[in-house]
Amino acid sequence: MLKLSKLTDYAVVALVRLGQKSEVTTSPVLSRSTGIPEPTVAKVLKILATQGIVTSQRGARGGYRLAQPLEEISIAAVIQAIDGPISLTTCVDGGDCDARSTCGLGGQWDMVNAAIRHALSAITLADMKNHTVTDRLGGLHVPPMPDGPEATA
Amino acid sequence: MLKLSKLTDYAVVALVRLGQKSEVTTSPVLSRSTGIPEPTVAKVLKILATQGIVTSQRGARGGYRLAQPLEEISIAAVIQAIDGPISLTTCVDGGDCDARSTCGLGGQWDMVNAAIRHALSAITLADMKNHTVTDRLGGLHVPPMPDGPEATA
DNA sequence: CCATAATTGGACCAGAACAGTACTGTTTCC
DNA sequence: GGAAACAGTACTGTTCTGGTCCAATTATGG
Ligand code: FES
Ligand code: FES
Repeated sequence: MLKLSKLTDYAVVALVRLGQKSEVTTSPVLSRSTGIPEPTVAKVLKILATQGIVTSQRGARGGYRLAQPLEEISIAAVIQAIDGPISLTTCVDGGDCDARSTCGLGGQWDMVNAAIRHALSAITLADMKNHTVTDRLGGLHVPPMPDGPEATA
Repeated sequence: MLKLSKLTDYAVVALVRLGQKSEVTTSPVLSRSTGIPEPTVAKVLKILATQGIVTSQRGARGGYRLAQPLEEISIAAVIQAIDGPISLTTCVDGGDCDARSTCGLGGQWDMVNAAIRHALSAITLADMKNHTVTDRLGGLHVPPMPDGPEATA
């Protein structure tokens, strides 16, 4: 369905909320603050910690803190941290594609990937918080849901 | 992993190849021509037929043909035909998100979705075939794989 | 210095979604 | 009437996500 995992969605919410706190914050506190179930937010923070998005402090009085300001964290970075690399197709480098030899599309998918990454890298968590996303996108206007070509067939 | 399904990948390959044929083409022929396993390409074509991307001719001497020229078919249309609607987040309209009330991000995700759809709608199958993708994207240049912020942390 | 409590870290398990396959039915040409 | 090809459905195996549980670590208090 070309949707990112719910974990990523939660990660963005948690990070934005975390950016509003000035001190280290624990998972339970963040859970209460965001409304995300505690085990889930804990897992998300854990992953984000391994990816360096947030820094962690173990033990009592521990918690998490943003490793960078909200303005420096792009949506793409969060997605990559949770969902892994942004590669729309499986046949970018590995080569586990059956049609490799006869496909003829070569590395054209890379361009598509780049387009996606570009769009995602241009949006930071600060934009999400401040609702200033439109500024970065240059006022693109696409129909809310361009339905498939069945309308024309 | 924010990747589209392998079926979609196959669909693009099959459609581009189909666009190079002038007459109706059968699944076995298309399978041989693309290197995609026959049952899989048959399934893909079937789905594409229901979505109106290709027209089908039943019976002997039957086969598939493009419903529109390659230039008119966008990557987004193919993705929507196979994978369903392009909605990155689950909390766009349905509202099955736990953090709905406290999330505070409102409809900011819609902007991200629009950005993705825009990027995908700007690329047609003809662009994939002719390697003219860069023309549409306005010369965006992003690093091949912008690794996460762990580099700076 | 030791015991305790709080919190993160990592591993584990269940469920759902997906890819792939197979089969049966319908339509068309020869 | 027979053969060829699409249409639709159903099934199965696999992968991945989402969620849960237990172990390692550190600060605190006595
Ligand atoms: S290599 Fe996989 S589709 Fe071209
Ligand atoms: S409503 Fe789902 S994260 Fe905001």
